[in-house]
Amino acid sequence: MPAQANVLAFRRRLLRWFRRHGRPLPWRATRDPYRVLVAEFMLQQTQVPRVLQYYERFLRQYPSLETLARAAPGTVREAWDGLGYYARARNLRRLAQGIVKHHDGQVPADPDVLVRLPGVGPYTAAAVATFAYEHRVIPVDTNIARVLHRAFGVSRTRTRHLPGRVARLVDGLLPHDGKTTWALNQALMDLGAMVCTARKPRCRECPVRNACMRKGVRGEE
DNA sequence: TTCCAGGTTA
DNA sequence: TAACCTGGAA
Repeated sequence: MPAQANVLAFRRRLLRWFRRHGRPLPWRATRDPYRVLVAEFMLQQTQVPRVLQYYERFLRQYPSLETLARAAPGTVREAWDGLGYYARARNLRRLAQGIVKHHDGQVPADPDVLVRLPGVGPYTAAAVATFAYEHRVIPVDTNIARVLHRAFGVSRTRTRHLPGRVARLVDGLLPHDGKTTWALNQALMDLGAMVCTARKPRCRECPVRNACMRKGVRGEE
């Protein structure tokens, strides 16, 4: 287990880097749970540049949970055309209907409730909880799993309930204030997408290389 | 031209 | 654990 001082240095450096280099994505300018939800659905299996071509247009067509819930399945599928994985479009519409019907039109904030909605797995549940509601949870997608694995040597597990070792690390890593937690999670995403990439990680330009377990590992610069 | 990445579901 | 899709890397 890494020393807590190391974990805190990692956090501080990552947040500082994020303030300067974080991507100004449209779904980061809002806390509207519906808009966050749409973004997270589109971002499942799909890279940011392509989602950018669809996100605003989709929201113009379906500006609210209610409009989406009332839409015909065919038109939603059309709005999704080109994004692939069309089950996501079907699930998103069903999810909107479910929330209107069973949750008083309010997107739940609790990951354990979110995960029961169609198309919402452990990742999306945590993403909505933290990116819309600033909850102190970590949305472990493959990027974040890879970053934590490389930096701290924890397993790459992607289950809803993290194994104890990972849970303790994450607890030490997450700030106690919601806004900073939000920023740290976004920062971890950007680090995984821009620096700590699956292939050819850019270790030389990594803001947390000094706090990383793998500094100097062969094949990673 | 083949290979890889990427959440959720069945 | 395979299937779902597509763009981009190798």
